[in-house]
Amino acid sequence: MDNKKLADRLFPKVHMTPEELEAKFPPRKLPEGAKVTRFAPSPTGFVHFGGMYQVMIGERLAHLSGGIFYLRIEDTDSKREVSDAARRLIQTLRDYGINFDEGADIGEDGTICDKGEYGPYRQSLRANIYHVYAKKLVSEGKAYPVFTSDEELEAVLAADKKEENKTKDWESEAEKQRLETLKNRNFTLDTVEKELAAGHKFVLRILADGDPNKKTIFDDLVKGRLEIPENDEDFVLLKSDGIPTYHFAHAVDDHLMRTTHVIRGEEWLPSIAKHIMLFRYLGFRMPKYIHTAQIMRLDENGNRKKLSKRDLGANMDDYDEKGYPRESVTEYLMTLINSNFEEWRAQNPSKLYTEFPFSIKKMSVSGCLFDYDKLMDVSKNTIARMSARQVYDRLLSWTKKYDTEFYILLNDNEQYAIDILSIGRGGKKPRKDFGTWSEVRNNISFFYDTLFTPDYEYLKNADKQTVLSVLSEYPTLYDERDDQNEWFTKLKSLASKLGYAPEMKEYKENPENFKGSVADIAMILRVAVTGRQQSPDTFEVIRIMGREKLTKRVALAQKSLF
RNA sequence: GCCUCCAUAGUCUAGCGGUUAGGACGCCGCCCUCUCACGGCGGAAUCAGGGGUUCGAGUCCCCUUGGGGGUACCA
Repeated sequence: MDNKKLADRLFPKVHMTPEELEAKFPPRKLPEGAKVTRFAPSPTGFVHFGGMYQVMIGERLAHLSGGIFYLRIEDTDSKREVSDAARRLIQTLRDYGINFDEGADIGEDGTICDKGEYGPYRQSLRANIYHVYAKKLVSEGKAYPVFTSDEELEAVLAADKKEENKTKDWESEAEKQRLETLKNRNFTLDTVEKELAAGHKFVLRILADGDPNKKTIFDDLVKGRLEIPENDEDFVLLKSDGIPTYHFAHAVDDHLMRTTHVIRGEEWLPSIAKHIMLFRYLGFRMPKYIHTAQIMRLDENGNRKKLSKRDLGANMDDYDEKGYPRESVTEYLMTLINSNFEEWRAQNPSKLYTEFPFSIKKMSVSGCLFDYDKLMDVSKNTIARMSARQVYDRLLSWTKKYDTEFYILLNDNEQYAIDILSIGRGGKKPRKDFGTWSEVRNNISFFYDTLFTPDYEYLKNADKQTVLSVLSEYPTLYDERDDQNEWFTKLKSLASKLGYAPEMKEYKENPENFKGSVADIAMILRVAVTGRQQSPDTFEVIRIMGREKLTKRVALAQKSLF
């Protein structure tokens, strides 16, 4: 068999040589140790939490080392492609502030374009490049065509469909046999000519020379040293439409784009033997690999399952709608990626996460469970670290999108809103009232008359005479010039006058001497003013509301008693 | 079935041959306190099981078990 001739027959239109491609995409001129990483999603949906996990790793690795982080769209499967998915993917990544140095991008006109010298960055646009290497492999006898008639092709596609329906059963020997017959290493140039002349399509398969009884050593940067059996499967390089499979595209692209570190999910681990073989056949040096553990969820039987598309928390676009600040999610991601991040964060509350000394060594080997409680905690801390101004701005843009009524209130009186959001903010131990923007409304609604839905149950159940006395006397007692101490002293004296203990200690020691304590008096005031039994410091609340609103609220409470 | 990865409390983890097994989230209690939040203190809860190796094992090796992933002309 003349492989050279076969290659020419199979790829008559390919005239470029691998050497020319090498010259066109030369090794990058980067400082020693600079890493080139990439995010390479297929445009079949939204950015997944697990994908984002990989994005963060790739981005940090590249930019911490002075390297390049690029975006490649792996659109080799037209059947599964979702229209507009690529654009939305890019937009989501932008929303999260992820900075790509090169790769697919959204242009001025809203369509996808390429940015950078190592493109095209969409695999569907790289067919001619793959074919150069396909031809080379054929001419060296390392790959061969397998022709399928239309009927056979149909059978294959039907089998595919069956698999999609999850009736996959690999114990079926017949199924295996059927696939076996589809590949045929023994053929002549004549038969190839005949098939081509008949217009039959072919897939290009690799001619595997591996022995599965032998093991290859593979060093993964997080998983460590692995032993995997050599590949003996003549896997498909080029599908019948001439588009490469993942394996082939991976080898060609990551070589030509000069990727130094491949970060991908551990579902690729079993394919490593294939990739080792491919890189060897092609004469490429292998990049380093980081196979990341998957993010899991619990199924109804209590088993862990990969967090998949439909699961809560999977879609990176959903967090905004739920009100999580984007940086809360990235912070949470960082805590999952490097376990010492939290400690660092505690010591460096005002630094950007990009200043964190991220390390591959600190990455987890096993898959973790997505934990909403933890995300909420991280988010509360994240918001607590913001200034009132920041919180206001962020809240404003969030409500503009999701809660117009609240937005108008916030927007109408900016200073009032900032004053409210300033309560307990700043200092060493800030309040952690909200983890999401969506919680804010309910939390501070009592400050706004139109949102005020008081619950006076407490007042109705308390000693009526006391309540009336507090409500009628307090407004005359109040002086906006008082500081917190003076304010509280006045409250204590009122308590005392009404037969309530001014000091908690006093009350606790001799409860029988009093009708109650200053706490009861304070609660009456709180409920009257806020319409609820739980609120931030009443002094602060009244100070921000001002005398006018105080008077109104007290009057409203009084009215409710009759 | 075969291949492969993983295994410290409910969750995320520290540990890298000698530790009272450390921290965070969640949970419970107490304190602080005008309530809540914050904070402080304390508590319940962990080395999957079994064999080795070693003076000594959470840590190294093997087996078992459990769980994940893969086994496509999908990525």
